[in-house]
Amino acid sequence: MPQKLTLKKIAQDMNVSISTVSKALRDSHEISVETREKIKGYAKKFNYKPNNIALSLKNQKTKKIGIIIPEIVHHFFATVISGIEKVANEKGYQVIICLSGESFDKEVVNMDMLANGSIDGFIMSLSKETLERQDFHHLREVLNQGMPIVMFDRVVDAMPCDKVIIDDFAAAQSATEFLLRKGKKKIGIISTVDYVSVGKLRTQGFKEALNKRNAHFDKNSVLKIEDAENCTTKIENFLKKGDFDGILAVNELFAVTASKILQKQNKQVPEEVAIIAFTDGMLSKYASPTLTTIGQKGEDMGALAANKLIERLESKQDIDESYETVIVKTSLVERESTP
Amino acid sequence: MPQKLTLKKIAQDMNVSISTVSKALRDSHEISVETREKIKGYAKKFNYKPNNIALSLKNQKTKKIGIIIPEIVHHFFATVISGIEKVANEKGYQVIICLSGESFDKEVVNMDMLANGSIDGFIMSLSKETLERQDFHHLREVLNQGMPIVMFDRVVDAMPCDKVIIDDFAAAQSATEFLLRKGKKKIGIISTVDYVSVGKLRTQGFKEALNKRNAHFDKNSVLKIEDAENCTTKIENFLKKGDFDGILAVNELFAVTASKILQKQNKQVPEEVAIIAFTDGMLSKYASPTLTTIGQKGEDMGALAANKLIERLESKQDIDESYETVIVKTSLVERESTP
DNA sequence: AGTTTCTACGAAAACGTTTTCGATTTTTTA
DNA sequence: TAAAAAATCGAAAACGTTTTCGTAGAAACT
Repeated sequence: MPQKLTLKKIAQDMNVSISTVSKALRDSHEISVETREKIKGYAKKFNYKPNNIALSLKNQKTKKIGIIIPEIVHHFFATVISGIEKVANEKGYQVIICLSGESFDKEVVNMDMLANGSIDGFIMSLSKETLERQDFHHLREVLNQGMPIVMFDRVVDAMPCDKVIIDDFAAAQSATEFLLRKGKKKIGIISTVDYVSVGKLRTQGFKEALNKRNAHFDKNSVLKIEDAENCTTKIENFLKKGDFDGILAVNELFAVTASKILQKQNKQVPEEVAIIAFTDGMLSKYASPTLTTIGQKGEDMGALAANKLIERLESKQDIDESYETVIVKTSLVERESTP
Repeated sequence: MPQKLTLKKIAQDMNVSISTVSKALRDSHEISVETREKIKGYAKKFNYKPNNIALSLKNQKTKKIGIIIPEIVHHFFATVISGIEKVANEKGYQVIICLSGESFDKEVVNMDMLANGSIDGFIMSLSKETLERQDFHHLREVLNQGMPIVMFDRVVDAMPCDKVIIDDFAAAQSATEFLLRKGKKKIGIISTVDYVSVGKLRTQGFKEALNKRNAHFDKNSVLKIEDAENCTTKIENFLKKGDFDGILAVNELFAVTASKILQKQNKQVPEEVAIIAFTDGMLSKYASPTLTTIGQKGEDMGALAANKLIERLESKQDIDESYETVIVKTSLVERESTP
């Protein structure tokens, strides 16, 4: 019922002009101390707060960051958002989140909506479908408008923008080497289809480690899973055929599924088969046995991405066209699933 | 480099007035078919999209929903957001997410920021600190401004707004009864401190079930945990002293922690001790043994909340002051942790 | 006393829309 | 052919700010 207070209403109530009110509230010396105090008192009393939309229109900046990710019910992405939100909030920004649901079309639509004035810049991780199609026109359009983008995790190298990633190749390689050092001879990897860049890179790192050590490797050492929903039987067959003593999984879910299957087959984890998973989330911490993981530092990635974006937003326009790719160090969190 | 296209620029380029351009693009009959087509062609060619901020200011509505929750790295909240986002998106709304981090001050600040024009309405779950203080002035302020709020999960009954909750009392009661029917005699509950309303209600439901059956109950049957971080030793002591054959936990984390401790003590789950947890998330699905849970239907709650809010936003102002509390049915998901 | 400098405020433009109203021209009708 | 009606467009207000500029009166100079 009490209408939102505006400068205009204050001006009417106090018999001054709108400009006077505005200046008084911003402590301009153009206004006498007397009227300044009077107006500020009135504003405080009735809890005046400037309208954000009007400010956005005036200033041509919204102080909002658009986030587009495939899913939110996913520990890694949730941690990234948490990291973004934290630094964004500290610097006076708010985050608008849109989910692509791994769909190209939704990604495009959401981006279009946000790009029309709602936000100052993007932080995003691409949908699987986008990666599959290799269609990035929506990114290019936004960038051409002069709106900055920071990509993380699922990035595309060719884009002229900042990126925050982990070194998937190196992480997979060193995790594999870790297993080899522990005496494992026949290691398998449970990965995703190749168009998901992280899946591909992790598989390559895995191969590299094996090659360096002249360890056993053939195409049967690699399982590529399309949809995570019904991965159980695929993993089961893979494990049965392979008879591995070490498993590297590109996410927690594959790892814990494998672990359960192995235990059902009466194989001891980690004595007979060791397991390492990418992503250090809830599952790994509470599975039985607990899983050794490669921590992706989602919070850090989010924080870095937000800092990068805000830095670019607040620098005097894009004089500096040199884009940066930050590589976040992973860390091996040793738990029970490795000896 | 190519400045964002506006009505004004189109008008200049085509030597007509701004109003003509606006009308032409909206297919007004006031404009001749000829000029209409010409302008629309031009707009399409250079990919004109109206500026959202300007529209928001003009229409006095932003088509954005503000979400304030304690945490996002939390499966339940993530599912709720997912549910909200889905229906919001369908109806042309976007979501702005702010995290309180269980802090009263952050909740207040974030709400203030969003309430000043950035959004049309709120969907929120209160922080622990807010519940502890019982200070709801920020909610009242927003409601007094005529901005609708829909609360979920952690709600406060007295607030004049719509709410979406699960019947925590009934759910805890029926889960307890389930355990009793399975022949369990001495059941304990691992809950949270009382100011978290859901913890309190669930404990009450638990007591009610025991009372009805004249089952064993004393104050040692209840463990109230303040912070989830170091709950392990507390749970360990609780289990040791209690010697239970059934456990009801108010969240997955407590349940899986209890399960692990029990197994370390060589107690068979579910044969010797059965376990039921609130929240049907990842942990329960992949723990060993898998956990029987009370599904909170986070997605449903989010979808219902969003529908309620949008409905109220789009009704001709708040003629209808009768607020509704939707109770979402829980479902018992039986898994291995109960016989 | 006349000129200049301050002081304190208001008018108006700008941000990008939509919409109401008025104005001009063309077409229709009597 | 004059009047009425329709067609087509532009001006301007409005949303709520901030900021530049102008201006009136008072104070301070010469």
